[in-house]
Amino acid sequence: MATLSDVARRAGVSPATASRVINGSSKPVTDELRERVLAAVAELQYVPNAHAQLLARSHRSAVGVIVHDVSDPYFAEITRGLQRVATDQGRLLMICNSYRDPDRELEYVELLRGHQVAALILAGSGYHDEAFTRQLNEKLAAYEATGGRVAVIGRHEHSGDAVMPDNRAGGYLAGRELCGLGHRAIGVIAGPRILTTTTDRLAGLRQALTEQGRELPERRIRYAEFDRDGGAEAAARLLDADPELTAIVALNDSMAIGALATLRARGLSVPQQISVLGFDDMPIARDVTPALTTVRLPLVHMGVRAMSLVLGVGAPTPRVEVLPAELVRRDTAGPVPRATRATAGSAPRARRGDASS
Amino acid sequence: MATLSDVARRAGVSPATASRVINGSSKPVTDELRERVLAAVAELQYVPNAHAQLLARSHRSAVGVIVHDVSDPYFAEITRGLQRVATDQGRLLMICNSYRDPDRELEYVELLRGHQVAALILAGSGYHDEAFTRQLNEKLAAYEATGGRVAVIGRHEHSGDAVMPDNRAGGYLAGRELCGLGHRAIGVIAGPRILTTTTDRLAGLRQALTEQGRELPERRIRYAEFDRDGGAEAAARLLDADPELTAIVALNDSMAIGALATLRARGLSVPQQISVLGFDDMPIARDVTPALTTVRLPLVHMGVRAMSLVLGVGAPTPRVEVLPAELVRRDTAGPVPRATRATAGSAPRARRGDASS
DNA sequence: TCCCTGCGGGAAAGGGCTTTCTCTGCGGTA
DNA sequence: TACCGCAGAGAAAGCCCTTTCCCGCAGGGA
Repeated sequence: MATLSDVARRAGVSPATASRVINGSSKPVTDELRERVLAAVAELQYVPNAHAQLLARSHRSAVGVIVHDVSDPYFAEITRGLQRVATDQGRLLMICNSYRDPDRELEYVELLRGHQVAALILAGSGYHDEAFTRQLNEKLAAYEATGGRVAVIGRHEHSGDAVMPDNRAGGYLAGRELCGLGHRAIGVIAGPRILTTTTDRLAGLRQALTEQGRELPERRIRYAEFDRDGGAEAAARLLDADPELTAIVALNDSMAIGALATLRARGLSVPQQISVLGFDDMPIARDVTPALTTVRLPLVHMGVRAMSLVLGVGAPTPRVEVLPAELVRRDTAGPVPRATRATAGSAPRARRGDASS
Repeated sequence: MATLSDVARRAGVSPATASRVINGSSKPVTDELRERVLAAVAELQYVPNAHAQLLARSHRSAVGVIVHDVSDPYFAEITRGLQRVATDQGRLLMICNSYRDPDRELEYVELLRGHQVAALILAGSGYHDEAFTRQLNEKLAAYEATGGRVAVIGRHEHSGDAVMPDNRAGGYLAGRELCGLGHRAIGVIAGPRILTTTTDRLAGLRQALTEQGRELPERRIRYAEFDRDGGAEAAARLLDADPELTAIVALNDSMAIGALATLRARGLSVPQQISVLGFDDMPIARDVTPALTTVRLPLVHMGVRAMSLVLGVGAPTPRVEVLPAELVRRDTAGPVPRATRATAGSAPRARRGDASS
């Protein structure tokens, strides 16, 4: 690999001058020398060694991002928001997937710290795990002590800047909607127990049901992986245990789509026989059939806000921005069947707004 | 930030010794000193400066990856394959999104070269653009000249190692399937004209039709962005221009899903009134309703192979691996309607299996 | 007793770049 | 004519590590 001094030698100038030309330094260089340097760069196909550069100008610019999995639409959307702001500011993003492994998360904090990132953003649910949380906070504190900025998205266990989707309110919205439609036998497909997001959404849901004098017994909750297959399987277990269910809430859209697949396989029509609610409103939610009724989270905006916090001027007190959830009514949630399946047997029921007209 | 010499000073040893302890060097260090160093590391929360390390051991290990967009399922799957192999070998991946911007692609090659990656993988269609192709090849050649390894996925304009999904054969498969089902009026939703992938898939499709004595006039092709909205819009334009269509081939699944949305909005039933074929078989294809008939590409495997090529021993001659496409029959492609809409004039026609039966 | 060997440790030389500091030579002012 | 100031270039000091090379010392064999 050609180095700067190769270029300098070829151009017949000092490395200092070559560097100034290449980096467009403010220090003036005569056109003559500039030309020569540029020519040498082109001839040698010179590309500066990024590590040497980063080392020399101990000037942190990149931003580290730790997400559960970028290819999960939830994080893809958040990342889009992060990127947008970062690009505007000419920042490079280093994105790491923890795949929901706390240890890997810890490792990545170190890795990114080692890479001298100017800021660190952790996106995705926290864990109900005291020891881990303490360790993480220690690492983050150490990082912040050296001038690093930290923001988290959707996890409350950290003391610094945070962007919080209102998971609890979202759960509440879902619950209220189903109650309003008359549902009583509601099953829940929850994410992993250890995630705080699961707990929060569940808490909101439960609150809504309780307020309406209904309840959410543990036997109507299934905990599964936060993905399509987890949802499909959990729906099956839920239905096996409790065929009376008239509605299922999935705590994210991927799981809801899995549930839809299970229902279709079992010949249950949605929403005539059973209603389904998702959570997150990922882009695909509108394209499944029937289109998914879900709780929307402003995912892109969450990313935008987090990156803005972290790149903006540091506030004396940590800022917490809570972003609202919103119910998006589409076609998977309908009124509870007049006669529940238990009474009516297996006869198909009319579609909502169909049979009557 | 604490540095290695801070650690050394605190432990009362030389930086050399500290380095040896921290990196588990083969050179022996007494337990006593080792302990002291480790203690100092813990107390100072020391993390080595990655740039300094990378600079000092001029040992390239990371691998650079340029894709169009990781959050696009097509690339997400490929990336999964890349990651799998890379992780097994303890390699770090640097992934960059070009968002189908050739200039950005060029920039990223430089960037990654500057970051001293051991290898470079370019995934995603090439461009019909002589000037760009030449520039890219020059840059890649320069990189290879300094010992870098290069592999491309799905683009043929590079001379080195390549993994090629058989786009043409896939297009052929799609065409043959539709011919077999009796379709004649076939519309195509193609990706951007400038992409070689578009051309290849289209060529295969056209070949199949031609062999069956049918044809694919330009007026039945719409070029659009390779995403859901592009597909939705192109389907609308296609239908407006040619209401006789009995089948639509979308050149990727995202566009097919968009087309499905348009058809649903227009009250056309799939596959009774019109058939739809996708391409790629991304995971969501089985979850839309009706489930998408599509051409499967071994996306994960493509990633696995590319990374293996690039990390394996260099072959004297560039290796090109062609990976087969495969038709996946699901529910969006059916036989051509008995009476095509053409014969029946423009009066609204009954849905198949509806009014007539 | 002397020399050689090998072990454990430190000194120092890079690795490739940025940037401050220093130097030279020129034009302009008194 | 003498001096000052400044523009433009280079020398050199880092940035933070790794790794080679070297040194001192203890133990073992002759």
